[in-house]
Amino acid sequence: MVSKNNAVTIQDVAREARVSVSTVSRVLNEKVDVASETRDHVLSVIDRLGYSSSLAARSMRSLRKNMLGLVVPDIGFPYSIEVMKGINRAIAESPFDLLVFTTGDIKKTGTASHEQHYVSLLNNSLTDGVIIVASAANNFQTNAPIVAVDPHHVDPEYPSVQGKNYAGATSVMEYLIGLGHSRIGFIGGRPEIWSAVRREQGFRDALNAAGIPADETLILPGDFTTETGRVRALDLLNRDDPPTAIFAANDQSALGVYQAAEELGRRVPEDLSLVGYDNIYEARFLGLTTVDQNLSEMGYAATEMLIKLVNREPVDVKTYKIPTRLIVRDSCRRPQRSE
Amino acid sequence: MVSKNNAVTIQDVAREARVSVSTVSRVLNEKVDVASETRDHVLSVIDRLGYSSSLAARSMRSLRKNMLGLVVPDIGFPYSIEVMKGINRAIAESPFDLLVFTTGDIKKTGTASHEQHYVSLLNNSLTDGVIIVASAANNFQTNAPIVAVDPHHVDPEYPSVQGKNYAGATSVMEYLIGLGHSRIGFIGGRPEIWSAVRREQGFRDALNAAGIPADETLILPGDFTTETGRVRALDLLNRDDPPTAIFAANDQSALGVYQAAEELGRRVPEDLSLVGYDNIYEARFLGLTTVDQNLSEMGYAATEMLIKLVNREPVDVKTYKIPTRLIVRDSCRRPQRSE
DNA sequence: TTGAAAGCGCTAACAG
DNA sequence: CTGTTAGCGCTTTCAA
Repeated sequence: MVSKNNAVTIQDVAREARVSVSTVSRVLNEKVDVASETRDHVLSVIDRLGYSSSLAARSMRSLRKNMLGLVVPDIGFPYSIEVMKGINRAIAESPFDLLVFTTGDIKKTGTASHEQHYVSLLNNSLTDGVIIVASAANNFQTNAPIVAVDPHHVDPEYPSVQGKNYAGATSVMEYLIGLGHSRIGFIGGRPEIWSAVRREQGFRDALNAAGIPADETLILPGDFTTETGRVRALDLLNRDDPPTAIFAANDQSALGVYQAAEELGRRVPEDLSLVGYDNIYEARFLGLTTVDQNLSEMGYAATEMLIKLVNREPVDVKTYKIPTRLIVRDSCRRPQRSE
Repeated sequence: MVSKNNAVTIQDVAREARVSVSTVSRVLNEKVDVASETRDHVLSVIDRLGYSSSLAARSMRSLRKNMLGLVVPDIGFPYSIEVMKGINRAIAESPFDLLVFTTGDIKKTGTASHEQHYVSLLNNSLTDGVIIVASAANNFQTNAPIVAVDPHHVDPEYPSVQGKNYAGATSVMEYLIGLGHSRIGFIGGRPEIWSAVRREQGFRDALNAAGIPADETLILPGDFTTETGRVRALDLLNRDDPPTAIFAANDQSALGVYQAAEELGRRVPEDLSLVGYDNIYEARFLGLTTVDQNLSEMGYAATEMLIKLVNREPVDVKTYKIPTRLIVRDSCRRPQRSE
């Protein structure tokens, strides 16, 4: 389909400058052993011809590429964006460039194999290492370093950066219980994802520690989406004895709870206290009390870690835990109804 | 730094499978002229060895790469995200993969040369064509097709997809004026960006058409950021005779106006009508009346256009205009104060 | 300080 | 149906 690629190559530059390709290559790579006049001349030819080297050819030949890869599920997802902000920052401070691969729709099937596909693609050629976000796979076949941000599994075989989900969840509960709530609803995340499991454990244990028996009918499964959050909240709020507070396993579903409350004419926080998890943009915007697990920081830390690995420097730990912080905003009150 | 790359190559597979590399290549590329037993055998070896082909080597050899490149300013920017959603959708419907390059911080200097750098990088090797978002450059030195989404300049030398900024702005103004507003503030965008210029023109002409003399003190320069929007709005709202409505040149700055109003204890829309431009997530969330220039659609259209160009199919126009639509939400009222 | 030559991993003729 | 051969554009020895 596509006609001959007529890009100007290193050969063209060499011919035009009346030097050999190796000399041009030396100039390009800023080697010291080139006479400065030769260099200036070559440079001027490069400029005149508008030459720029082929990434493919370069990557193929040289071991070090100064390029990091990033594989993210859905690039338009608020969660991904938060993580990428941190990665971007770390990249900006480093000599590396970043190449992003997106697997597209987050709900697409075959995520794990997709991931392996992209990891291989980047790893075997273009990049010195790759960061993979919210990975579903437990291990990767790869020859270059890889660091995962918030992987689905507990203890993956590759190095990773994770949040403290259990601690985050208990901090939420202590806050809610301290406010006087005892009927607290929980809308969970996807059960195959470890962070979701840990958040539910934190929820349960905190109730337990406070001597409040868990009401199983108040604990609903979810999937981290706004829509499911909305549906579950509708269930919870339509009861005769609705909870006075709801803890949603992430901000996306908390957003759904918010919508549901609005639909039913309930107000947050007057009629319902609400807490989310992740501190994504929308949560800040909405004034949602939420756990900041510092996704951006996780991205930053992962990038730093990967760069160390690429440089063959030692890294302290295989699993790096980022502390969690409860961000109190105006979405919670003392419960109004007496119980 | 990095030790020898010990990835398994097509050679290893060939040796192990006791066939030639070309046979392996044929299997990989699903050519028909391979005996099915040979194919199965090769496939099994590929699987066993965990082979995956090198993107770099492949791109270098073959003309058609089935890969599109995307160069975006700041990947974490809501604007970019909207555009990428559309691109993602188009990619999903196509046989192409997407490789994203981010130039990092949007405020970084040397944007135009950066852009050229990335365009060359992708163009000369990895991709069949590239999409560039919000390009500052007026032309690119490139040998593969390029399509721009919402370029800074009016009439760039490359094909592009643009919004109808003038029409968008006048529709806002007709709405506001129809509501009864006559003291309308305007917070502009970056003056070197054509869309910002057109929005201001639309603002002015609409006032004019309604027989309302433009009050220059109500027309403030901006830069499309929330912070500047906030500062300008503070100026406007602290006046003795504040405007009854503000039209911000984009949603980011409208968000700033919102913040400013909050700080001053003014409510939107009770005390101040507010309109933005772009229909990003936050605007929807906030219930902001805004112009939908359908950024996502622009991304989609650009991708379609690029694919046609890559396939050497004819495209209708060099500049493709996406119509604009005013989205009325609850951020506007009739003016309360009589004037 | 420079050039010649080898080869990275792959695809695409061309023979057989 | 399969193997041989010739590069793609580049970096990197090795010699000069």
